[in-house]
Amino acid sequence: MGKPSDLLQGTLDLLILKTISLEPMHGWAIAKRIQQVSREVLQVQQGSLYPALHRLEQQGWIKARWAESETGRQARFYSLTAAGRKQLEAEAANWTRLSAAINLVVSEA
Amino acid sequence: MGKPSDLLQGTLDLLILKTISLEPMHGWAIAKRIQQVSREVLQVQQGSLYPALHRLEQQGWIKARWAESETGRQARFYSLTAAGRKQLEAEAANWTRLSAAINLVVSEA
DNA sequence: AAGGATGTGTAGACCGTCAAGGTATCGAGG
DNA sequence: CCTCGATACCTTGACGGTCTACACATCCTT
Repeated sequence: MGKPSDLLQGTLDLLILKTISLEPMHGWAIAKRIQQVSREVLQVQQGSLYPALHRLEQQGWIKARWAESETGRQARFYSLTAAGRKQLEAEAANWTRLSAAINLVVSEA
Repeated sequence: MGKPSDLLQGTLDLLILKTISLEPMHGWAIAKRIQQVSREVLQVQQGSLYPALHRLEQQGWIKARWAESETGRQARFYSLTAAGRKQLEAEAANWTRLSAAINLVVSEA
């Protein structure tokens, strides 16, 4: 996994699904958006992003289409499928469950 | 990474360091303790636990000694070193920072 | 005698992430 | 015109933490 300096392993799918659930977006914008919303804490590398997008697409959770970006270029816009919306719910719930569990241990007196 | 079904990748070190910071413990007990405190949510597999313990020991964050367990058997008791205490602080802070950042994204309206 | 709990450990595979690179277009500045 | 930075897509190779599945040993209970 390299060093998980920028990300918690296993949370990237959740972050992507959540981000495009608000609005369909192309890859570059997804990375920028996550970085911005997390106040520069989360950095999504391209070598993580694109494989993740292809993985998610292959599993039927997101779908892509070519369209023109805000700057007038061709870009691949990703949006959630119905299955993707369910997956997002499941992953969000799992995140809540696991992070709460970790907090129990970390804040143990 | 296998399937991160039981754990969030990269948090095991933190969980171990925190657990033995309260009281020196042998491996088996560490796993049981994390499982119990997290209310059965976090399951630490032996194939994850022992490599992690050896890794932490090798980096000088924990040290081990043989002693008798509660059940009268020989077991390796691990305790934090001074460097380990600093590492625990750093990892706890990092966890707080990252999980807060993820929550920002996940709870984005 | 057998099985379960305790306790330590390894082997091999999996797979997400990272660093680093490549390709191409566009606008702005020199 | 040329270059440089930003935008936008993508791949390759390695890393390394976690998992499943074992192996081994002792003790207690049935």
